[in-house]
Amino acid sequence: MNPGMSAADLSNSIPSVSSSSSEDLTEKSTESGGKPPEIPSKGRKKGQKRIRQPRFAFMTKSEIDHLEDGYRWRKYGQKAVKNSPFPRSYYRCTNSICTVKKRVERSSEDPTIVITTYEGQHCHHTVGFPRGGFVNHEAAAFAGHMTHRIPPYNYYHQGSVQITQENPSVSQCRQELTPPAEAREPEPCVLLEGPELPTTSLPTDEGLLGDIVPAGMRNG
DNA sequence: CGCTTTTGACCGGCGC
DNA sequence: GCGCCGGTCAAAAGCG
Repeated sequence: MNPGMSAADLSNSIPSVSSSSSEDLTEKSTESGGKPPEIPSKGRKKGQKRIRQPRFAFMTKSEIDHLEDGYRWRKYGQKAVKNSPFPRSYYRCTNSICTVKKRVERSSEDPTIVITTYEGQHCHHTVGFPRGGFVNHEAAAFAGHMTHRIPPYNYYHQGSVQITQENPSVSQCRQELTPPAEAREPEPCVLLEGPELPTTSLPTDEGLLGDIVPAGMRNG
């Protein structure tokens, strides 16, 4: 990745959609990995084509890195990334049949902001309320969109935005993410990273949602 | 005892 | 062609 992932850039990237550069990383990640060549049949296939998984990222104002979203995640890696003093954590759904992955990193500018990137779609139900019972409802909502139709109760009118945070004052999140002295526009807290997303204009809720959730799934 | 987390090493892709 | 970087795996350790 490059100097395009910093929080400062993040703010800029949010309104529009993430570029394809970061997307490539995800793609390759689906198969690449450090494993002895002597054990090719461990799950990674060299010749296998990288499958483009729908991805979306959203920011959460929270002190907790790993927000509950109704699913159980197992951490499988952690890496220090450039342009950020905070390490990035990699999680995978504990459900063996589910290939959803999640990346969690803190904003280098606002340590209180956690950037969560989901990749893939859940193919199973949530597990309920694991660990203490606190569930990040917005995250759960997003996660829920993956498999079920749930009321978009927390969506912004821009249709592309969803903000997640523990505090009820959602608008605050926007302010937090808005550069103090920069061109301030209504900036969504959600990044959608898909194979082909419109870059010239903000996608509609249909467009964005469509990238996240199959039409058949979300249609009520 | 089983599951989760931690940590280091390795691989592949991309940029220069 | 080389180096950098991100992403993943696997073994070991820790915890419930």
